[in-house]
Amino acid sequence: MQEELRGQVDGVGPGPSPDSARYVAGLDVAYDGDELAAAIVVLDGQSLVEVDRSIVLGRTGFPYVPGLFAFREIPVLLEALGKLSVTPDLLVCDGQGLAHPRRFGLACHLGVLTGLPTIGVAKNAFVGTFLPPAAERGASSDLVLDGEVVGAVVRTQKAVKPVFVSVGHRVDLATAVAHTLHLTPKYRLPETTRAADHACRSALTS
DNA sequence: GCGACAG
DNA sequence: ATCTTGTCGC
Repeated sequence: MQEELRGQVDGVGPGPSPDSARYVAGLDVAYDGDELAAAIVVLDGQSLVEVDRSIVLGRTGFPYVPGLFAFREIPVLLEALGKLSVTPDLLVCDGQGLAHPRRFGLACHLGVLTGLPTIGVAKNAFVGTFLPPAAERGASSDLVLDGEVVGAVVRTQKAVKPVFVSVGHRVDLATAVAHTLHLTPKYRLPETTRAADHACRSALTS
């Protein structure tokens, strides 16, 4: 399925610029055994103030298998997307986009299924090789797989572990990196990801 | 064959 | 992803 759908990915974009994106959404899922809670939090692209959110409780329907991660989270994320009252201009996914063994990680998959612009911002590398970016915030290096640049290793805070940014759908890599830096004025991870993480975690506890 | 492996 | 213990810093 991934090898078939990847042909529909638009990795050129260029996609909305950080200053033109009205609504930017963060998506995340928390687990407790086979119970799960998905959250999508939409922030105003300029003020980064929350404007909408959607929470869905459910049960795991697919195990975590490296390379097939999307099949675990996509069903519940699509359900949560359907409950939003606004349409995001960009989805910031917690995981990889093109930086995937078959070039079709969660961000690409969600982008193709929804038609919305998406990027992947992961906490860890999954595939590819890279040199550590300089210690300054904003520094970055190429993430290379089979001689091809599949993502960027981006330092979002000085001397802090970098994040792994890759194209999802309808956004180019440079724009994806620009969004990542725009969304990390203070912390390592995007405010969108942080907001969604907190939201699904508290929803699971409740 | 062995190790590594987004979340 | 989740869990646990300790440490650092605002």
